[in-house]
Amino acid sequence: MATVAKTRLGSRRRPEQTRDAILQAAIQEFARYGIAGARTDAIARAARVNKALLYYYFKDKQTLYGAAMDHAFRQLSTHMMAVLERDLPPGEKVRVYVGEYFDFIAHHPLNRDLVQREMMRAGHSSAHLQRIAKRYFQPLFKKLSEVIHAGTASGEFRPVDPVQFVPSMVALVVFYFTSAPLMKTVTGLDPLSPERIAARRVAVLDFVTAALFRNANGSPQGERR
Amino acid sequence: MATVAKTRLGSRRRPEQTRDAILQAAIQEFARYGIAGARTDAIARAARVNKALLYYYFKDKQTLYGAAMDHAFRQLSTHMMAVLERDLPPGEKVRVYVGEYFDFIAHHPLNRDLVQREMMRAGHSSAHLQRIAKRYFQPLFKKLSEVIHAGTASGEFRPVDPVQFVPSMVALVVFYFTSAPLMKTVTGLDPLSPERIAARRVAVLDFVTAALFRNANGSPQGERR
DNA sequence: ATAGTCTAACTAACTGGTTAATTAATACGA
DNA sequence: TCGTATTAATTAACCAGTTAGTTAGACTAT
Repeated sequence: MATVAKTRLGSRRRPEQTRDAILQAAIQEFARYGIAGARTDAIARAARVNKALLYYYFKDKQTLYGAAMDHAFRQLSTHMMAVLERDLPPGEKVRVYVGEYFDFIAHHPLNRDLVQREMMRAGHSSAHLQRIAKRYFQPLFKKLSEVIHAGTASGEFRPVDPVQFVPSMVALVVFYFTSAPLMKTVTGLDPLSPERIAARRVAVLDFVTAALFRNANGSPQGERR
Repeated sequence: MATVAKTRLGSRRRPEQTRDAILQAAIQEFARYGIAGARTDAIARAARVNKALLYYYFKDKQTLYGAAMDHAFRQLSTHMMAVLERDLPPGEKVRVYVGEYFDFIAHHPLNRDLVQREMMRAGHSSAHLQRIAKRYFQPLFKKLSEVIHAGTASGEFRPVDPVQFVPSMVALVVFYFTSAPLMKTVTGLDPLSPERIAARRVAVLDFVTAALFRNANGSPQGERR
């Protein structure tokens, strides 16, 4: 309903564009309602194509879901991988990484929801997650682990275990947004206002800094109010 | 399928017990598949009653979902509230709270999934969450905020904002379990083995301690390996 | 006998997926 | 350059299986 072209797509003969329209619509629908809640009719309507066209481009709902998944994960992965390629000392790199990751998550709510939904679904072992984890998260995790090991080896970091640290970092970034609707009701404040999001960014960086560095430099105050 | 009585419930004339069997089955089904993915037939089968009985005790699927929700949240809320009632200095109280919360989450996977699923759904404003937030989270959050303020006032804590700190703490505890299936594929290790869970507990407490206390006492090493 | 508890069987609506036909662009031979 | 065959892209209408919810009646303890 949001990011859809206005031109009548019915007879435009633009396969690439059509396929993409379907994919975008699917991403939105799957992120909002999950794979079980998503309606193929709704996807078709949002993409402004006939439903049969979904099945012309994608084998079935599962395959379409997989494609949406791949799109989202690749987008995230390539973006974050690029950050890790930069030539920076470990401390700086982690801080920049967390900041960039935060910004990405803040600006890509659909992506965020899609990933999180899939994680929950995966408790009962999903073929999608298996593929995605290996292809996109494995390299990211490996590189990130190297950075952390370098930091601990040089004595800049505390002796942290990446297997613990990485999920902690992701948690701090992601969970705030997940819990935003609840926190809005509880506190009365809107956690998604630009100011509050900026405050969260600072808080996360401080939190991570305090937990990671041997002598917490940077902003030594922890989370601010 | 798992925690269901074996006796034929069909004609047992035990309304309390029957209602509870339905509720337990519903909790399991909703936690596993979400409200959209949950099947009323499956719930009835798991509770070993006829499907019509669901509608005898609960108006419709939504209402049953609401009841499951209430059950889960109340359970969590009462347990954690009791911890906050204990007479302890702020620092100890926060540490005990985090530990207890971790243990609860570790031992109640259904509860955990249910809460998290509802948070995701709530992005598009759920009546359930509204009620639940007010009734169960509001008091918890208020009391926790008071503890934190006391700690900062006495100088024991850094000047942290509860609106930032509380979600951070919850994130560290909850997200590890959510991401477990993915991390298992990425690292090859099982994050849910008793030893790894114990390690996570230590890591979370260290992480929180490092970020919260002015001079990080307790275990000063951050996350261990 | 009657109120409360429970079931077998049913229905109406929904939903993923299919089919057969249509349209538009392209290629190509005369 | 014009008509025609070919192919890709798209649609309207449909179908079969599923699913939430209902109905009418049966059982049982008091």
